[in-house]
Amino acid sequence: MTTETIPTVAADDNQIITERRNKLAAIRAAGVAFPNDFERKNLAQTLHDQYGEKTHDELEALQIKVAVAGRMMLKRVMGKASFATLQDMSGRVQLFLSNDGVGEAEHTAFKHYDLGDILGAVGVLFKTKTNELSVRVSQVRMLTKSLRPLPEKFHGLADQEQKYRQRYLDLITNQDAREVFKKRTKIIQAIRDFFIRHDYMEVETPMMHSIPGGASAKPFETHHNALDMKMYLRIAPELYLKRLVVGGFEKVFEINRNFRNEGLSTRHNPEFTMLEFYEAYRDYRYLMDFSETLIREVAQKVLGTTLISYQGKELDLGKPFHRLTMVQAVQKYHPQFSDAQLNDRDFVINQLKDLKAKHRPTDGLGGLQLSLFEELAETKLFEPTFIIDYPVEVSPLARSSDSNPQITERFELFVVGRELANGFSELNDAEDQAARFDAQVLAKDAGDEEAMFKDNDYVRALEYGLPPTAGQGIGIDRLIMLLTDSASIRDVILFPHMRAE
RNA sequence: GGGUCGAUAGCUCAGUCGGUAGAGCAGCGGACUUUUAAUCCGUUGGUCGCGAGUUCGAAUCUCGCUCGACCCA
Repeated sequence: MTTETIPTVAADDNQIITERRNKLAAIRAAGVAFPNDFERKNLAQTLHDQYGEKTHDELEALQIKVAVAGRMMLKRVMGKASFATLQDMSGRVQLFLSNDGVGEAEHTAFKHYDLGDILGAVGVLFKTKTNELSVRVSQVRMLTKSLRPLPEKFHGLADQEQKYRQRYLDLITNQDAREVFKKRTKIIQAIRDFFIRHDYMEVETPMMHSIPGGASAKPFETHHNALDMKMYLRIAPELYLKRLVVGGFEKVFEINRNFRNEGLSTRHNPEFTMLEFYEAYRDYRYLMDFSETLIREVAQKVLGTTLISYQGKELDLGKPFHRLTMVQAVQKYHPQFSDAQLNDRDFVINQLKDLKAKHRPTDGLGGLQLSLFEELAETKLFEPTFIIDYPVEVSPLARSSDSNPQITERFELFVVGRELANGFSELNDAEDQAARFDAQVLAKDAGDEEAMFKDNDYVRALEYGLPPTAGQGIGIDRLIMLLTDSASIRDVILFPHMRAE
């Protein structure tokens, strides 16, 4: 910055902000208003960890000098002495200031500091008479003047919209929000560790695709100016990851963003984080065992237990996950239906009509069973359940079953009534894949906006030979919702998508 | 897209039957040298989301719009 103009105090509609701007102007007039030479040497939590158990007398004998910095969250002024609570990335620590300690002039200046100001303080550790570890301050400095008042100190930020739009305020004031996002980071770290330990290679594949593929979803479109071509934000990394398996990277994974041009809900954000992994010489049965282990280990590592509570209901991720076909899942909650009935096209169609459920009457039996499953069972699957044997018509990238060509070696995992993962033995028959793509193109031409495009290079890759491979995607945001007991996906995404203000 | 609920001081919230706006926190002034959401006294601060309508009079009733939460599609 080369400007030397001193900003003037701006007129503001809020008297509190005006007052703070005036204070800042006075600080500017007195010298450097935004000093960056304060050396923070200690974190609040580290001090509690190291010295929290020491007695008053032990600390007096040790005379431990500390330099802490952070945002002032609470302030209690009592004439010739004051207390303040400083918050840093690790936690909080109390400051004690007095005329004796910092001098009358500095203490008087401190009395006009505001909640939200960022301070640096040096001093000596001691215990108050209520046995709280505190810093007896010998010097306190304003490092950053805060111009806007914080949300009310006791209730914090309550307005849901403001929590999402101004996440920084949510994080400043709300311990629970901070904990959720710290856990998010730990969960992703634990997943990464798990795959690396199992000899997987982490890769990055394109976010911008010329042919969107790997899932049935509407893509976001954009345009590449220099090449003058339409591009799409990816809806899934699947086809690129399998190209890598063709290339000989036999165990790969990617944790990254997908983009889907769909509505918003408590379970959907237009950009969301997906884990996808592929392993050669494995099948979908191996994947189910593997993902059970993964989820169990992540819970154990991050939460210290596999016993979790979600929205008031208990759940043990340590127990074996259920495995059911769609028909079995429907029967679990509606035992009045017989196998014969659920395998009768007309019967299933009539049930769907009675339920006023969306379905395509042109679908095969499998597609209709899927619609019935979604209507009658999906949201009831609270305990982890793999639903297996998905119909081939809705699984254009999955290997069909050798015993029944109408179904695929595919599963989806449901927990707390929500889809969490999708995996299958990969279709590695290039000619079959080409035919499945062609069927998708026909569906797209017939108006199915979510049908897939044909990716000729992907077919070409398969023609070189994809080993028998199993692959899976896990919705990371939903997994984090599960492990942090969050009701909405917006509560686990730092900056969820919102309408423009 | 449909339904329900919500939007009042910087924040958290009251606001009766339609009668001209309230509290706590924060701020400002004062008291106070071990407080813990400090306390006590005094005090400033409002486009009642936006726009129409009804009415002598609207935060309040009606309609439309914007934004959000939840449910449904």
